[in-house]
Amino acid sequence: MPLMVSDGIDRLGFLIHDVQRLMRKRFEARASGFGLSSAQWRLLVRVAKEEGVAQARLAELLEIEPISVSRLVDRMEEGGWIERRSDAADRRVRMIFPTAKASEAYAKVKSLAGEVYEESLVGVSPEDRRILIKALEAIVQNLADDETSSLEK
Amino acid sequence: MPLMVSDGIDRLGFLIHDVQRLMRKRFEARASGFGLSSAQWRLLVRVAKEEGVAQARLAELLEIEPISVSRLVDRMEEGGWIERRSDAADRRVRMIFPTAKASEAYAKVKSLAGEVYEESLVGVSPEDRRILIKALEAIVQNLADDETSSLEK
DNA sequence: CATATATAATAAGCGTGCTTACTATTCAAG
DNA sequence: CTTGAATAGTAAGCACGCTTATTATATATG
Repeated sequence: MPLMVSDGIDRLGFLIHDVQRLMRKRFEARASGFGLSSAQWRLLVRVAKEEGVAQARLAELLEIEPISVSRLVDRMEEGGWIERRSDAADRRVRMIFPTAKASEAYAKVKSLAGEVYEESLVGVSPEDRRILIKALEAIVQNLADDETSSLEK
Repeated sequence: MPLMVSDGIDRLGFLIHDVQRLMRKRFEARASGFGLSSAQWRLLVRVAKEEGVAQARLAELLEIEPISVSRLVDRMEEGGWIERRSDAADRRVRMIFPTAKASEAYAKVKSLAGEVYEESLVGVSPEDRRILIKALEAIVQNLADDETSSLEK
């Protein structure tokens, strides 16, 4: 049991924050020709896998609030990436479909993302990459498990 | 050489994004009693280490734009966390100092951050933690090295 | 059927990042 | 000293997340 955290754990939050910021920045610089932000790209990936998905379901999948999906979808519709269609069976629902433009760009943007990942991992061994991914998955698990767990309640 | 990325590398961006979001969320839930956001906490850490630092220097340290510092400092000043003082030697400069309130809260908030890190790393071995930190540092290095490096220029 | 509750989407307004453009001040060159 | 470039900070307006509140539609209950 370490009394003192002399490793880098005390900087974990800062590191994660920096990595996220830098990766997003580089992805967006690379994908700027397409005019897709990283948030829009995340949404598009979901829509491509499940065409016609409802906004509420997208909010669940992306783990963001429905209103955030609403406004993201607004801008993506303006940008010509997706299309809202009404659901005849439930008129509350807007089904989201990728446009032809989105389908065409999909593979190219995906490979851009892959490039950014590779560039970021230069010098990290395959074994360490495996451990990195495993550790990140564990963190997501730990923090998602009981989001409501608090000291007070 | 893998033709197919069957490990999790292709999800690296999504994972990092999720981890950052969940850690920020949990930190802010925990620190909500103090009324400090994670961005404000990051700034406060720098100011505590270097009292009287200029806003332009904070922008460098935090790697955000000067205007972002300006508005963050606005809200932190309103919240009573920091104080702007003019530099007699250079009247363009605003020197930033922590208030007594900030100095009092510092240790407590720092330990809150530590708690969040520990909770997020439950089940990750010391060796894997070390590799995680090392890998994240490598990523920051790789992406920061040549931010201007592009395929076109 | 009528009413109450739940759900899908949106509106309004805020925090934190950005880009672009501006003011005030300092410093360097002539 | 005067002119011009550089630097510190801010303003305005946008993207994307949030909370809280509202509207429209579905569903469950009396």
